[in-house]
Amino acid sequence: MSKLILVVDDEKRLRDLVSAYLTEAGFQVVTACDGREAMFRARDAKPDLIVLDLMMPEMDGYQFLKQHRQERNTPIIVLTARVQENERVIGLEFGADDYVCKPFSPRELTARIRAVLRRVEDKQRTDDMLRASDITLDLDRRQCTVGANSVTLTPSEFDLLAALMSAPGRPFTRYDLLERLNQALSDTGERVIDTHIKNLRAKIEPNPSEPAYIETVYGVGYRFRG
Amino acid sequence: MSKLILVVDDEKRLRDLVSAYLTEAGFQVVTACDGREAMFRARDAKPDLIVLDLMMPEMDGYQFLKQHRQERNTPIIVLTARVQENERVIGLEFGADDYVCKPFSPRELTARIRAVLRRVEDKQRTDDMLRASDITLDLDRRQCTVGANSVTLTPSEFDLLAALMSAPGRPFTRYDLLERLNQALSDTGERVIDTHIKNLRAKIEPNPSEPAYIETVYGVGYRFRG
DNA sequence: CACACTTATGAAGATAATGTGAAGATAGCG
DNA sequence: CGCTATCTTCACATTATCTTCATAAGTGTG
Repeated sequence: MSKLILVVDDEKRLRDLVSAYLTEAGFQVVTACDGREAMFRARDAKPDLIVLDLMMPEMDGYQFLKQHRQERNTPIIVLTARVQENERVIGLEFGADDYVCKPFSPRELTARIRAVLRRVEDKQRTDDMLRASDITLDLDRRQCTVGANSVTLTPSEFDLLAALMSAPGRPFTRYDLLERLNQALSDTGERVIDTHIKNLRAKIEPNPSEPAYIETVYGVGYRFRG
Repeated sequence: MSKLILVVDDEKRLRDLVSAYLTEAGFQVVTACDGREAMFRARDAKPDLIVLDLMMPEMDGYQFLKQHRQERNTPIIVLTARVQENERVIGLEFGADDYVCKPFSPRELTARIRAVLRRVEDKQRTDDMLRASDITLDLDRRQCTVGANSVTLTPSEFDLLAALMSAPGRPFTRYDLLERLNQALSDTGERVIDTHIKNLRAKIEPNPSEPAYIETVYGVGYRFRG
């Protein structure tokens, strides 16, 4: 099964070169010349890996990275022009999986691609999923599925549900749950949780007034039915 | 509650990168450059998790692993240079909890760390249970089971029953029991207990008028039949 | 068996916890 | 900067639990 690579760079010469070489190496390739186009390509082609130049007009690499990560968890190899430690770190912190410095040899690039793909395959064995009843949480992609339907949760809602599902049957106090939301615990009242739970229930419960998944434990907090 | 990670690697560059990234991700970090130093750090800092490079001078990863395991059971993630199956297996056999192959992305590392920490926490949650006759109290989940049926108790009822079951056969005065309910002892009359006991009996006794579990000790209080 | 005292019980009022909708604040994005 | 989604706050409705109380029933003692 041949892998699909998305190459994002504003220089046509480079796109063609890389493209030719990767095709030769047995990959399928699609290209994009800026971040905007890349978003489209990534959405419909769903590549297995993305090679991304950080320096681009229109929408630069960082923006693309950040935005793309909200949708998918495609491994990304960053092309960084300067060999500065700085940029590498930044690239990696933005969520890249590896980087290659320009100028680079096509051989090196394919080697890295293969390495990253292998790693990712490994990882998928241990992919972070929470399942309980007929709810599935994909912790990496931050996606939630109830039965057959995919449900869109806000960040807080997702984190809450993840916390509850991490230990089905165990009740969490509102304070416990607050901590999960704000790593640096804010001074927000505990009742925020109530509201989030309400909204969560509205999204995942067939009948919110009689919760099947998220039970309230009077005087304690909430728990995921286990 | 932020977790403390010990990063052991001989390459300063890598230590700094990982360190920066983990800090960013909300962990606290201490580092060591070889096995010898790692032993010291592990002893006094008592990290929640250790990231360990297997290839090091002075005292290599295997030695450290082995020696450290004799003292503590800290979860360990191994950094392994080559992608050889060999080394993975060895690492795991030595007692590592997971491995990450170099070169790795910080994202992957933090994901693994979170996964391992979560696993370990789950394990540590060794639910303490109170059992007597055919009643079970799960103190963590605050669940009560009588025979095969799960019974829903109010906070007071649960705490009362937990108190009684903590010392089957021993009678508790109403005052004793009141203290269990209101840490800051309120001025509520001792008769409240009677009512709670009544409600409790209604929930757990097959025949409340002839209590099989909660006996009343005339002139003293109540006790759980032991 | 009468008496003083303790406990059981049911009902009702008081209190506290949670549900809910709407509106104000905030943050992220274009 | 304005827009939107999200987060937060708040007031009020609703419910669960707690507490009180009056009365009935039970217990031990002389």
